[in-house]
Amino acid sequence: MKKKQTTSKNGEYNHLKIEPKWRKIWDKKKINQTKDKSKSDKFYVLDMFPYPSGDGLHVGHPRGYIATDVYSKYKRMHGYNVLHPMGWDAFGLPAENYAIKNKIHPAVAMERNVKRFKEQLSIIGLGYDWKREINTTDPNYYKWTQWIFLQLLKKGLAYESFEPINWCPSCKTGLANEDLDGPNCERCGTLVEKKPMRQWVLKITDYADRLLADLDSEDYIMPKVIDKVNPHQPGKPLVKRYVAHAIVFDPRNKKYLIIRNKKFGWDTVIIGGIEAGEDVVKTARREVQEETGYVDIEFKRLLGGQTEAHYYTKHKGENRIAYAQAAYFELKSDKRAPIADGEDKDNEIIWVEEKDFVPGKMVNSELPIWLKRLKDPNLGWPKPLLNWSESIKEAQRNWIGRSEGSELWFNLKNSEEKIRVFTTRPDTLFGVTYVVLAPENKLVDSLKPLIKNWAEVEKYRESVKAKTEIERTAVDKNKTGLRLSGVEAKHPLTKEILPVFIADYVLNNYGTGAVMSVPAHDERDYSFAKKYNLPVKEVVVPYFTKSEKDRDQARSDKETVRRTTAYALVMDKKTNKFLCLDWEKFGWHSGIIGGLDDGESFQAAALREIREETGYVNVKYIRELGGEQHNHFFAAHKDVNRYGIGRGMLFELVDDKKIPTTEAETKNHKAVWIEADKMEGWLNLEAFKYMWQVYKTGSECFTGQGILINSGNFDGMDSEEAKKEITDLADGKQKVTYRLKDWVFSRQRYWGEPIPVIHCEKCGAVPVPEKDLPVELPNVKFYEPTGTGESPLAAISKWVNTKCPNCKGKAKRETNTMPQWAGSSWYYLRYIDPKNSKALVDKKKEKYWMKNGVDLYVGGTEHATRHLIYARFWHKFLFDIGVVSEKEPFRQLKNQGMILGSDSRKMSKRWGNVINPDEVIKNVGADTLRVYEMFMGPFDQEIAWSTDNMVGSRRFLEKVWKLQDRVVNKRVVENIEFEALLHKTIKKVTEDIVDFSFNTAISAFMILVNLAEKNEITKTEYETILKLLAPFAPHMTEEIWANLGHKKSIHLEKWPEYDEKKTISEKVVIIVQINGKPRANFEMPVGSNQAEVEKVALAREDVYKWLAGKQVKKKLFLKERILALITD
RNA sequence: GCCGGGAUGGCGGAAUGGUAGACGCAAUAGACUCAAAAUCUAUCGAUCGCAAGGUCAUGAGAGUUCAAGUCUCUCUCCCGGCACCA
Repeated sequence: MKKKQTTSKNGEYNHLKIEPKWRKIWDKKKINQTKDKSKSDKFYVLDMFPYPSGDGLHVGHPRGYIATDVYSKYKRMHGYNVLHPMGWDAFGLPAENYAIKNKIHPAVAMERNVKRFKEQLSIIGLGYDWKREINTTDPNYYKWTQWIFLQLLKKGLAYESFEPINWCPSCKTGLANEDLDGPNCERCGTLVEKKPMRQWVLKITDYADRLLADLDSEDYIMPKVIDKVNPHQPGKPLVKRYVAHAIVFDPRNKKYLIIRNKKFGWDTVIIGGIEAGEDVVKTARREVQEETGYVDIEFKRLLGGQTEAHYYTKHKGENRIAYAQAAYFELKSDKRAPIADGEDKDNEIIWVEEKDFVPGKMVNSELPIWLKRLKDPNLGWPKPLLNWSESIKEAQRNWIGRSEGSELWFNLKNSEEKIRVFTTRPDTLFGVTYVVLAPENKLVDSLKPLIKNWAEVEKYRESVKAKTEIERTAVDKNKTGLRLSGVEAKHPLTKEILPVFIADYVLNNYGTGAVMSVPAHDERDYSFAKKYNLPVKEVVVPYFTKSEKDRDQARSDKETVRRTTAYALVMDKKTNKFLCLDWEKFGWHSGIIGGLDDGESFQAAALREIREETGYVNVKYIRELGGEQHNHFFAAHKDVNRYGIGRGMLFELVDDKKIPTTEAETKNHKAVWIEADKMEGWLNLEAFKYMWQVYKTGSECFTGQGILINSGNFDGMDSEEAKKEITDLADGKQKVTYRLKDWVFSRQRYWGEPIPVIHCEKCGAVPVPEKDLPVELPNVKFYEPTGTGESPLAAISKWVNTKCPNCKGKAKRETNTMPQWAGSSWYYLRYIDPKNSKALVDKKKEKYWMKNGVDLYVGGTEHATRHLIYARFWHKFLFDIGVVSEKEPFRQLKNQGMILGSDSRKMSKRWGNVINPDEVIKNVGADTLRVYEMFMGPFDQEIAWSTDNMVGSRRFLEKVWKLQDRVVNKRVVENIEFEALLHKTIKKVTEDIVDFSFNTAISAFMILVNLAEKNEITKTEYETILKLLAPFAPHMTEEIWANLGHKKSIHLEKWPEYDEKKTISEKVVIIVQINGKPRANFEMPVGSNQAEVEKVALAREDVYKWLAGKQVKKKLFLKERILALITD
């Protein structure tokens, strides 16, 4: 695209002149430097800092940086003290590999790259505070990375391990699980090997539960309901208290529990001070009971905020503010305990409807706000602790992989050893038919004396070891295994003797490395059992109803009536149809269902019902199919919540022979044969569909929930309920297992932080004393990895050989270095206090800047299970040792979508589709680049670059530039239309920036400017537009701002406010819909009522012609929008 | 297989349940120009129609509603996470 010639009285829009000029002035005036302290609220905006690669930036990289820059400038214009820093994550393999190839020290290469990156970032006009620049390879920085490691070591969270780890033969280093892409090295794609070696490991698993739980935690520290206490009692001091409110709702009458004070005549919800050892819910519950006696209340959720304590203010002459949280309960029954003494003397307990919560009448004037919040979680309450996208949270949940289950023991025959197994399905214990150990399980070695086929075992173990990771995790699920002859396990409950196998489908590093196999209810066990001819014992039959949710719903509202019922499904194999009943009188259809007679079995009852209701006699029993079924008929038609606790019995039709049926049985229905997929709308649909499904697939392996059979005393019990009971009976314990593994923290490479440990022959691994930090990375001649499990540092004897800090004897330094993720796990803290040599971060500064964490963090999704997990782990650890004051580092996270090449492939040298921002900026200017990147599509979506499309953004800026010629001091004729649009635009742009919907913000600008260029525009209006646009196009707006005669930078101006009243135009378009179709539209004055609109509408030809000869049956009117007419 | 997110013109994409396609790009015609570029003015989902206007259209199918891209169910496909995880 060529440079355009756009001129105004202030000359052409020459970005080449304007942009560098203003950047220089901004630097000189230090407008981007952040003050450490300020009376204003802080706002911390952070980008994921880059690895400064040798290739420089392409246009995809700055997308997120531009967004944060827009956001920072926007926040600064709101008066916030904004921190928006940048730095370099400069340790890592590429620099090292480059060094090896070109014999240039990585530090030298990095310095060059950083310089280039910085230049590229600055010409985009990104307002970073470069005074706070950090670099992970700076010894003054990594001193603190090492310090954190020492603290982890002190707390036992860093340990040496000799377990086999992932080893990349190409990078010649050990890797953490997070560094893998499936079975391959995430960096170079090489297949990793398992290699036993000494390594440092961080115990991230200790934090697994908290890392998981806080993904779903809610944040109860609430923005305010009110800002200030009204000065009811001027001059009196402000008293603060923490109180709990209880909102009790009776869902049956849709009424709320209220206390009416007889003396003062005011109403209030129940309020009480929080006493020591109590939480909000506890206090609220206690107060409800004390003041009203209601005990059967169910806690639903917390609400909260800061409220004015009117009672105290009005009646006790105190200006009291209450930091309140409200617990919302629902009343389950009218059960009441006696009310505490005296509590009811002054008070009356009443139930009121929501409409009675009117400010003024109620003491709790903020209640309407709470109730609104109760219904709309988006209104802000309660907020998730982490305002992150669901997909990132889900990725972390998957990565952590928590599963709840039980640990059970299987005793062995002829041995004192026990096999410990982990299972998530203890309810299927009665279905265990064999036990399997992982081939590597150490128990196999202990059992050697017992094992008669040891030679074979060894052979099998060898063959498993020889298998590559690919073969073992291959999709083909052909299981192999070997029976340990001579080893037999005893079933903990039935005392049955069970065979024991080793098989490679059992992984040694998950759970206990051993499983109890339940072929009937686990697919892996099932295919293994089939292959080795092991018995399959069914112990759970499914519920008919689709989901647990359906069952609970059916159960919850009405008292449940239970009946024992048999369901019969009769298949005709020849026609693929099955037998149903057509109830002619009632107009509905059902399957064959019948209650059990005394002493009758399910099978017998089903057979009897088939015969009685349809007359068929020759049917063959196939199998049992199901369990409990909510009886829709009774629930829907008789208003009874009835359950058929039943079993489905599958039969096959042998022949058509029928006996006569009795009149009584069949007067209401007749037997019909129906195809399974034609059953829509039938009674018991789910049950019969399910039975049909099972029959069709012939599956014998059922992995869902259901009810227990063949399980001794547990028969008939819900499988979920049975989990705990069976675990208890089998003397097991409930246990939680994680997929997450401890973080392998050693790298056998040069370019990383040295691990600050000294190995002494006498004292073992000794931490380097904190005063000796940093342990600086020495210069080496050769950076090549050794491949021996030592890093190249091992060759520098001068550095390696040292004294033991403990005994002063001979000792050697640890030569492993830290992974690249170390420095980035805490960098956001260092920007706050980058030069501090005494502490990682000053306590006061941390408190100020990290209150509520980093307010906005922006980066790519690729860090979901790596950086973002590690940083959360370290932050929680730093919280535990008192270094930081909040439990999560990044409260709000936004992910930018990647910008692809114009060929929709990832931008890469390999495809030759890389667009360099420097070029773009030279051609069209940084402001155009910024506007285009924000306009091209939703921020979080992947999108292809298009230089053609960029023209639109440039044209838009030129239009804004040319508006300079249309500025008048005062318009002769008022232009209400334009004024309304301007206020709407302020509103829209403001909201869109907050939502990260930059594309629609720009679009709103374009609409406004398209209208402005057809009109005169006042100076004030123009200034408003410029201020709104300043975060997006900082250079151009600054230039025009100066042209308008301003001395102070536009970026230090106040953000424009909109007037809600002015966003409303005088006229609105009313749409007339006739039978749902829009048929006419016309303008009406704002505020027109239905009669006025109808009068105009019915007089119109285009409305009348659709109504001619018809009767208007129904009218609907939506004020200022729609008139809907429905004819017959 | 389990979980999360998607699917709208030629393209990027807009739409608190209320005129689907805002805004931008491309395209077509016209103005300006010797000409081109730039700029300006119009047109721009498909289809029937000279027109007025009608009909059909938001991955497919059903449902709820006066009204569905939006809500509910079923299905297809695409992207992402996990996966022999007991």
